[in-house]
Amino acid sequence: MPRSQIRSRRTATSGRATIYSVAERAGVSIATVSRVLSGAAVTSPEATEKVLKAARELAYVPQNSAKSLASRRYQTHAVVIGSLEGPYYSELLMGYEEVAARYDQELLLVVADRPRRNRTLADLRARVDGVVIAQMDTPVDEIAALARLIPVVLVGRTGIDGCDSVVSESVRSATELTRHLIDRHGRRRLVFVGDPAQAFDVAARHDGFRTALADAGLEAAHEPLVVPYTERGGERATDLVLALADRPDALVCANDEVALALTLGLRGRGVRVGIDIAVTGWDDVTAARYVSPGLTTASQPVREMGGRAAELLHRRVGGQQDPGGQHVLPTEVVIRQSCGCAG
Amino acid sequence: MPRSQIRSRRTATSGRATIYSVAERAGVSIATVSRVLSGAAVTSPEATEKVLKAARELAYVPQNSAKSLASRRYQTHAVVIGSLEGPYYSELLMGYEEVAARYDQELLLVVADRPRRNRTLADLRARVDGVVIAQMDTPVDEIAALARLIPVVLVGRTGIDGCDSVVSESVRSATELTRHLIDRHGRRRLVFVGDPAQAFDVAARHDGFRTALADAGLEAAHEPLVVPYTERGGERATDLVLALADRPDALVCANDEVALALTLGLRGRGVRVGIDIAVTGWDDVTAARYVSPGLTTASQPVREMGGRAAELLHRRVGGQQDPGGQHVLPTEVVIRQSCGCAG
DNA sequence: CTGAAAGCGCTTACAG
DNA sequence: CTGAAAGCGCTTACAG
Repeated sequence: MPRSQIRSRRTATSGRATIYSVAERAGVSIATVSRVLSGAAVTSPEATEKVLKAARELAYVPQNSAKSLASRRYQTHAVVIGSLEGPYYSELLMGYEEVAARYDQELLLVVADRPRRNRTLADLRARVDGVVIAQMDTPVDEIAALARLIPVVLVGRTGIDGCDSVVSESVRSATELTRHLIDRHGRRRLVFVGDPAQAFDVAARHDGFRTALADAGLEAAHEPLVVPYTERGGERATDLVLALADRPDALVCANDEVALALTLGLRGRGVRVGIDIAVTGWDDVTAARYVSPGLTTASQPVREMGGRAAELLHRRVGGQQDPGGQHVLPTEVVIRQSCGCAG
Repeated sequence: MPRSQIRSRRTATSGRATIYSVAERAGVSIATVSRVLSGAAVTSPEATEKVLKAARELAYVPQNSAKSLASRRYQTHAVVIGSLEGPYYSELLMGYEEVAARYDQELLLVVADRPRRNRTLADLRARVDGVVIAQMDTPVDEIAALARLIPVVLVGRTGIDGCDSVVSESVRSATELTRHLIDRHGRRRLVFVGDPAQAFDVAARHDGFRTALADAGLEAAHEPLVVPYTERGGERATDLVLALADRPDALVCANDEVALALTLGLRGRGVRVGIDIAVTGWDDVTAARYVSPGLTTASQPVREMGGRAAELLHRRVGGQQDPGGQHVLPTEVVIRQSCGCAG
């Protein structure tokens, strides 16, 4: 059976328009239809017009799977995140999406730590053109393996061969924040709240904390207080803090969630935050502006980080083969009242 | 040239394993490989083992595009959202993703109002198996058109032919909230803050507000105050409220953002929220717990709504052809102090 | 239970 | 600028 006949039979049965039905209606070959619609090559004005008209009349939409199979491109990036808790990942996704849309890239949202039926990160290579990993817990070797297969951009972490990465400056800002407590507010018994061993970024904040202490000839009043970053964790942290023999006069928290919960917990126990004890956070979540006292914290340019990641990934997918670079965006220390500053 | 020869040549040049290389290594046909790997048909233990071994050794991952093209299924749903501002969409996505993962469905995140190069909603039919629309502004006819092509589930809105929808109860809760202000706190000059004409859900909240007023034989002290749901909008709302000849004694806000900003604005002008004037919100965002006074508001089961949407869409994609139904999940009124209740 | 082969609907050298 | 045709890498009747 000649091909054309096969095709007409198919077209007749199939509900939707295909490139064949468009070609037939326009009186051109499917190659011309493809060229007109994808803009991949120059086509005559007449052909262009006929194809456009036929496509419109048939409400033709190219089948994505066929397109990808033939072109070997997915026009899609995966963004791997840890969770959507809190404003961090939302902001990141917004920044990412805005830029990706400019490049007509679709966004496949992958929530890590939720392994699908025998699926691994590496499987994404048969699904998307590139991957952004914005999750802290993904094992290095798993990422490295993926990066050998397709372009990978890291957000919020760094140090994996062949990957570009986008991070916000941490150590210096954490030093600045801590120094503010020491120099400006005369705090001497400082304690870090959070687990430096758990995540890259927390480790960096802790480093900055220690640097400021060292510069001032101080030592931490206690080892880092490790609690879950939840309200219950805040309760627990409150207990821990109040149970310390030599009560700290400043708590530098790994993020706003802990700082906020701690603020509530201390307030409930009659401890005046900003006066009896200084508290700082990290991230500048919405609630940081609404608590009393307002939370002193550090603000990462999360949305810009997302946009930058999209930019970098797009470039890599486009074929740029430069070795992975690290892009550091500036963090801003936001002084409110929980450090002791006046409202 | 015989097919097998063509194939071996390809396999030789191609970097990645294909179903052909796996078949060759396992000593079976590609059909058997497909059957073993997809689990679509029973295969002998021997064949199964050989295929699994070969696939493992070659680190074979089926090409998604080829799979979709041949099977006519994408194993992917699109979730169309308006923005990622605030916790609403994040929660929704989390709930959605959790359930979708159980069904091994991928999630394509589409931010509406960001039309890609000549792309419309209807184009999604050539990209995914089904669509969840969780955006208020998408025109009804555009959605209806899409729903004629592929399964569509609505979240937060309803009333489109052939679509299932998931909403949270609004009118009754809004009535309850308003009645609380009237009956419990003796408020008489109530004003709604927000634009009922802008969105379905806000309209429903306004309906509940009016019902409570009518039940009490009252009228709104003023028409709805329409301001942007931002902090600037809160400033503006503050001005509007204070400028009213007969100052309201209660403000029922369309959402927490406005209520929060308004609380800050009023406080800044020396008005005691909860005493001089009652303020309520809607959504129960994180900051609602942290402001002083704590914000009285209503909490939607957003995560559950997302999960339910995933469930419904999966069922529809699976072929269930029942007429679109409406699923209403319960909303909870959360009493804090901004209504006048004691902390 | 298995294989040969057609078909899914595009893109893209290749030749003209 | 255009067309014929091969190829992308799978799934799935069909026959055995």
